[in-house]
Amino acid sequence: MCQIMCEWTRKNMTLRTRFAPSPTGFLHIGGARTALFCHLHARRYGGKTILRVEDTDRERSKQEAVDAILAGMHWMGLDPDEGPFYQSDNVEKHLDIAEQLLVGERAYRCYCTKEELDEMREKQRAEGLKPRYDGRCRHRTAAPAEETPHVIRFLRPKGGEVVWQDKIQGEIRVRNDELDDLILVRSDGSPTYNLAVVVDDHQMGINLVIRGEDHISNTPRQIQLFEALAWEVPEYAHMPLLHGADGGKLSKRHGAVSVLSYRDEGFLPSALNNYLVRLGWSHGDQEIFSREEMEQLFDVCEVGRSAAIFNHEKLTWINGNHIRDAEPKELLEELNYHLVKLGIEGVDQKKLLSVIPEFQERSKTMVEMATKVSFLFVDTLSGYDPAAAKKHLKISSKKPLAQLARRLESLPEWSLEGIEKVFVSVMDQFDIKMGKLAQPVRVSLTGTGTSPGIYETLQMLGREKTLSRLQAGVAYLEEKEQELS
RNA sequence: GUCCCGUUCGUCUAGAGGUUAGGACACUGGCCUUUCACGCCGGUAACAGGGGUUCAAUUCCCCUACGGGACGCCA
Repeated sequence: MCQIMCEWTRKNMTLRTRFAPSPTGFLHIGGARTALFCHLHARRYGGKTILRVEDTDRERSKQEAVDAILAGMHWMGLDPDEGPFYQSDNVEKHLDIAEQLLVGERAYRCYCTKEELDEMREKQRAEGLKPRYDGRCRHRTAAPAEETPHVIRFLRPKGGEVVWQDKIQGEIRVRNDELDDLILVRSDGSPTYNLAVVVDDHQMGINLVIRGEDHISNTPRQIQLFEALAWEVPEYAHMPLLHGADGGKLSKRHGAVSVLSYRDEGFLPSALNNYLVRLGWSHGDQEIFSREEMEQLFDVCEVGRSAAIFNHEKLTWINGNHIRDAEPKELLEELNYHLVKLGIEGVDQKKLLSVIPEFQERSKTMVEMATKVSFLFVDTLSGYDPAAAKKHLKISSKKPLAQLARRLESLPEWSLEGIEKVFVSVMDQFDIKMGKLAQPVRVSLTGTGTSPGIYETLQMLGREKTLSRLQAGVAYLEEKEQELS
């Protein structure tokens, strides 16, 4: 059934879908996933994405939040085709429509006070009913007094039910009598979300609404409104929510942080997108998707209905894959970002680019990569990793290290082959195995016990720095020797 | 409380009325090896429970439990 509907959408009209965040905070992982699904589905079917900022609640809406959302979307590569549009720019139209409904007797003025409503709901709750407006102002003929504050409520249809074929959830039906008369215009004269959404979706020609499951309960109300206005009802796809590691709601501890903090953790946007698309959607046994593959294969109709829990380890694994699969130049921007954060600036980009391949399969995050390449770009090491020094920098290594330095100094050509020959001759001379030579060298050059292959490490570092660091290593060992004697 | 939705390894998922219930992350045994990784081979681990329907159900239906969402002059 879903397949058929997608076909229908593709054949008969340009798909137009929107991402509609409310500007009350940054773009978090759940919002990013919604934006991603909108984007992917639109690309798959040649549609357009529209960004609309839902700022009808002026008090809560903040410009910084809009900026943060835009920045997050941009980093994720999810810039919209149209927008951003602001719901608040269309207030006049919203109020026009409310007026129209009033005239058509599909809406009415309600003079109930907050206290009155609270009391009503409390009573309903006590009786085990769903708290909802009982429609007591429906038949009021005149205002209690001139200029009495009031809201405008929608007069919901009586009897019958609202049914829609949700592209993710399947058929959902709700009896009209379960719903109450929702407020369209507040007592301060401003339109509410449900009114604004319907008017804007209609005006913008939105024909597919992709949003979180938390909006399911709004959908029948919105459909009622579309029908009251004799407007075509869009299609809906309600995505299951993302849960935190504890299985509950997303919290600050569990992923509800800005997507940009994932950047700071060293994740690639392509990897984050890849991870998010696999939450609720799959394509056979494939785990790693390029952006192009996602845009080609993703269909919101194939999304599952159950909520997923965010898993940092798997994200990390996927990130490692994307780092490995990337062209080195594609990693440059993020690598520089993290190097700067480590205080390493003005790095020779050509050099950096040439060195990246050695670190791709060794790095699961860009933070890791930046940390690992840093030894190449500092003048002198700030010190040795204590554990590595203790394990590998032993007095017995002093002479081989010194001898290696001497031989390297006179090496005619700084090539892998030449370096290897020198290593072999030193090993022969002292009758030691590779590990006994390579590890002390590695610690001397990088400050740590891990790095790319030792010959590659020397080649990348260059003769000058290699020699000075080997000499520093020898000096360190001499000092250690004296301390012991 | 009321309404809506969900439930396959710890996690993300595949799956079909009859399968040794598949893959991936994580964990773990081994191989490779100059370190760290990568890679390769292997292992542990799941159909929430109870009733039906059926020759046969984890798969279809019902109930229960558990989880989530909604119930605002928020979006």
